[in-house]
Amino acid sequence: MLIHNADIAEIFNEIADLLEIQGENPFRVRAYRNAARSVSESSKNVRTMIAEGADLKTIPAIGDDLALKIREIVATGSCPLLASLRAQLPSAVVALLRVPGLGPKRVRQLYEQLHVQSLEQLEQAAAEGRIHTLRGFGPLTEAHILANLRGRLDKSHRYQFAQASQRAEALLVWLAALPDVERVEAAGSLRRLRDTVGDIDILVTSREPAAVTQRFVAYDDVSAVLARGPTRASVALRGGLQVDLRVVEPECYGAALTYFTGSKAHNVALRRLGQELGLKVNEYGVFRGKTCIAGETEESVYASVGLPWIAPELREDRGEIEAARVAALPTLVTRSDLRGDLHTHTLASDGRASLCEMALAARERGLSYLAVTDHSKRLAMTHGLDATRLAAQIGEIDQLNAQLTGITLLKGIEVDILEDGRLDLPNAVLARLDLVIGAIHSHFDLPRERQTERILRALDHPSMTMLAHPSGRLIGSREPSDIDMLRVIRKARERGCFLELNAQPERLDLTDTVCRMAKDHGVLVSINSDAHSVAQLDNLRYGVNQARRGWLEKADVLNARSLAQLRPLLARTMRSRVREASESP
DNA sequence: GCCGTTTTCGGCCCGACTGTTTTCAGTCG
Repeated sequence: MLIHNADIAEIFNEIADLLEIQGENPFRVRAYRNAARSVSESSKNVRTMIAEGADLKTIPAIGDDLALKIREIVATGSCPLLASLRAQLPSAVVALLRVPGLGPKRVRQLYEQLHVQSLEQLEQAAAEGRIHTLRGFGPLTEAHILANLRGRLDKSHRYQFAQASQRAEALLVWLAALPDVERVEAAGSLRRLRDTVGDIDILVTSREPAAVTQRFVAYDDVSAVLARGPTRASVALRGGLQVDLRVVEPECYGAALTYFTGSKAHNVALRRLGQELGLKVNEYGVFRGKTCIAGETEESVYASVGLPWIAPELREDRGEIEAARVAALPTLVTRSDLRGDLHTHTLASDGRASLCEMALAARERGLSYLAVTDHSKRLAMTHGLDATRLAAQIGEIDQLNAQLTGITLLKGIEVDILEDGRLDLPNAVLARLDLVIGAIHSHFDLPRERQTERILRALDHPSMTMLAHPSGRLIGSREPSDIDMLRVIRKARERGCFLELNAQPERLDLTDTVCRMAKDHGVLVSINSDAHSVAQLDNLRYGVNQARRGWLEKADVLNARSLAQLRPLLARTMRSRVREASESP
């Protein structure tokens, strides 16, 4: 079995869960969790590192012991520590940790005293009234457990950013209408613009916190009040989405916003930095002894630990603090940097607007070029184009370009990458286009090696310009395909191809960490709406969010180039195509 | 178990709320 970083992370996380349930030293537990996160976010594949003789301890949070364990796992496919932990405690119990209200201590009690080791057994025990007999549990806790199980609530469930964002907006308006509210803002992963959010965090400044929490729990969409104190409250909205509210005095705004924006790992790093300077950082401010020295603005909080303000999108403890320290933070790309959109559909396949309507809508949105990239024939259900219809569309676009001002249509195709890596249309017609986007729409579950080879072969096609939504994931409904993205990125670099960051809110594919990997390898990313209608051109903003999380700057983004700058980049790949086409007929 | 411009040992971020307790452990963010 070939071990990848994700496998290592999974093993370390399970070890952490099992150690925690066993009541192990919490710092040891955290060491495993930190290591899991670090390995899964690392752009370096541990198997490759070992093969190349690189030092695993260069990965943050990996020391002598864990480096050894990683080597062992890669060599043998298994981890003796995990095996021995599983022998003491069935690994199924870790599922109990996902139930709201259950942590390691209670899970251990449930297992040891009631022999509960699955969600089904937990529900049965709760229904039979056996849980409230345990010390530390009571009838309320038992009732909550049962309600959470029956409501299928799960601490780890995450929602698409766009959906959570819309619900947050409405709630912010509701809160802002209260006169006692001074400022109200979404924080947490929403403010960090993560592609998925687990819950909504809202920060309010007010002199009357009780009035704020009262209005909060009275919101029409609230289905349950989970907790409610004087400055903090949590509710579940209909459908299960949790919202946490925190109310602070205006003087604490910056400190509270920093704290509530997170991420947790970023906060921990920030507080540690404060500690080294003899400061205490919390949600009320930055303190030297009992004296508050900062906290009204985020800038003041960062300045107190010697840093410039860091954009929320970067706050993941992925090197942003080190970069801030040496004034090397990226200047992140913005929506207004985008000059065009390189992936859109029209009525010719499964789009809902005509060529002309799409062109005018793009112009209205400040874009100066738009690539028309309908599907190819293999996607029959989308009425994909064959060579003849594509040739006809090329003619239409030429005609339209002659009439339009302020916007230029580029001729393209979203061509299917077949199971064996060939493309769905002959090169004769592909070579006439301005760009060719290759995409996978079938066989998402090939083994990693075959899936990767399939993509590498497609990238080797003489007409290939760009790889669309590489992982194929649909947030909440389809898992990403198993692909060695490092090899894909290296091939793209070698071929002069580009990677798409698909901006549809359910795709957001590339992920943030892969964006950063592309940047590190000098592969330009194109932020594409994949619009199937005029309105979906606005998806670009979600793509920009994701790009910012991936540290992308204007220079890293293909479609932040003007048309004049873009054409030679596309033509450069074109020249190599022509040369190769003549070499190999 | 990691880590080090004080440290190779002794630290490891900080606080709110709940439910179950008679003063606080557990969970969560």
